[in-house]
Amino acid sequence: MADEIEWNVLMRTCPSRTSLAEIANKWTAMIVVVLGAGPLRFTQVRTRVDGISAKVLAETLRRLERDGIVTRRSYDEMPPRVEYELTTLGHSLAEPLEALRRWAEGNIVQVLEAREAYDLRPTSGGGRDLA
Amino acid sequence: MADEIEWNVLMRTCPSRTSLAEIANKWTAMIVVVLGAGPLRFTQVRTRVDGISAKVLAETLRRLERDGIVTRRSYDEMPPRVEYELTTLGHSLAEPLEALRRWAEGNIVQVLEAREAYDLRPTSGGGRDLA
DNA sequence: GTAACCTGTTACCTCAACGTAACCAGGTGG
DNA sequence: CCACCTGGTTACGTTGAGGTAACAGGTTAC
Repeated sequence: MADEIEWNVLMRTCPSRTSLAEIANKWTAMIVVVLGAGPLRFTQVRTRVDGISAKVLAETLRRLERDGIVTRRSYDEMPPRVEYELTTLGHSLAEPLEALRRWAEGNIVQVLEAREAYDLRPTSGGGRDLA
Repeated sequence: MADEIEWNVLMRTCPSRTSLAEIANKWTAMIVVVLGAGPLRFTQVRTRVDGISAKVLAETLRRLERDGIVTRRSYDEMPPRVEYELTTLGHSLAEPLEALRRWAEGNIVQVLEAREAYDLRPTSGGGRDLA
């Protein structure tokens, strides 16, 4: 058993923490989620992920490609055509990220209500002691 | 059916996107994960989440409290004691975040290998066209 | 000729995130 | 009297993420 290394995201120096920092990110989450439905071209991703800039999209896609999460397939046509697709590894990541997306959409009402209650409470800013 | 609003994180202006941006975050993920095992005091969280500063921890915990994800329970003792605990909503968030943590730790070897392969390939930086 | 198409790249700038260090209350132990 | 405990807060400085805008490049349509 050579690969018995203990990876732990809670450790400052563990490479898995750097990895977590990259995938626990809104742009990564949205890009991987839209690619979960199948391969897309650059502009198609850009259209689906509303508000992302070409710069951030290109950077994020290159990072994901480097990490083995997406593949980049470029066709030598004019105008250019490039397709991005999740790898097997990428699809395994799409599952928890899709769950996160569902959580955000499914619980936003509760979150908004909680915020309202928090902001309205008279003790806001102090005095929330017990006993 | 009064609550048939369509929430969509892919829309720039949707509140659920702001929520996604807050939970798809390394500090949030780690804090929620460690609180998933049960309530903890401020210093206990700080010890478990290696490398987090008191400032960032306090800010993140207050944001999570405001969003209804954690509760803050302060005991009027000396020295002070404050316990943070996941709400039911928080526990439902802990599941996908724990999955993300497991992904990061379980696939870091593959990610590191992919990076190495990407960085070593002769075509690095261009010429990766097909057809 | 020139405008549009697509996938970027680059330069420049801004702002939020984060780290560090000092400091606070207020009671206990030496 | 002084230091120490916890759970922060505040001020200050740095870093990096991200926004904007201009441009490249080659072929097709006007």
